Amino acid sequence: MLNQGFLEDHEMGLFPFPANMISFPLDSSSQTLKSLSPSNPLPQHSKPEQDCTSHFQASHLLPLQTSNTNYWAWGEVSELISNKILGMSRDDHHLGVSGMKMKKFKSRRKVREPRFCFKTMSDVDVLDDGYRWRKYGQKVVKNTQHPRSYYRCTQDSCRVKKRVERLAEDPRMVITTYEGRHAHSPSLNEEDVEVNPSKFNSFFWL
DNA sequence: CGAGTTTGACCAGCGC
DNA sequence: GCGCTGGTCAAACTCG
Repeated sequence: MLNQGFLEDHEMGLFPFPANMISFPLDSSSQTLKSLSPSNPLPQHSKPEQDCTSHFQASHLLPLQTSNTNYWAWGEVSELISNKILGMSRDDHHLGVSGMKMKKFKSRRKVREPRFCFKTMSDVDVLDDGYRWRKYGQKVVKNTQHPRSYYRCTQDSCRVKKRVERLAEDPRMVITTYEGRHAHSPSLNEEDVEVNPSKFNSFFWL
């Protein structure tokens, strides 16, 4: 597995970030990934609006300086979308938690948490990002031979989810999509820190 | 026995 | 309205 670190953004919160990751934007209209590769990175000073749909905010652009290349990453401002386009509030979403089942399902896809995705070359599907995840579903998506797995953070009151799938064109690449923000610290236990201190050090890697 | 995984069913959204 | 698809649920199952 590749090395990984964490980036912290005032909007996105803390999220894992492989040191040599390749970042690329989410196309919020089709919910698919736009193609972007190391050989075809975004222009250094391009704004998200120029390359993606207007649902992205410039404030979510996170420059990542690697040894010789600049890559960019940003998340989808789903709450903004829901407020401006769908006219739904944060409270509308939370109604689903205790409300009728129909209401819960209705809110399921209308309002999304902030999302962030990246792809890594890895043999294992699930990257060790310091958090504990519980798998709650698996689905074979159209035009891919590899199933997509759905995970939820095991921490109580934490609603962060992630999807893991392999790239159809290159099965060596794992696409991980995080949805939401962790309301807690990574659940690394003392043993982990002792055995693998580098993992803990990378927590503040930037 | 508890925590996590598997898997078929169900539901909402979307395109036609 | 209908069918397809993605996302989620939850019962059954597995594993430590």
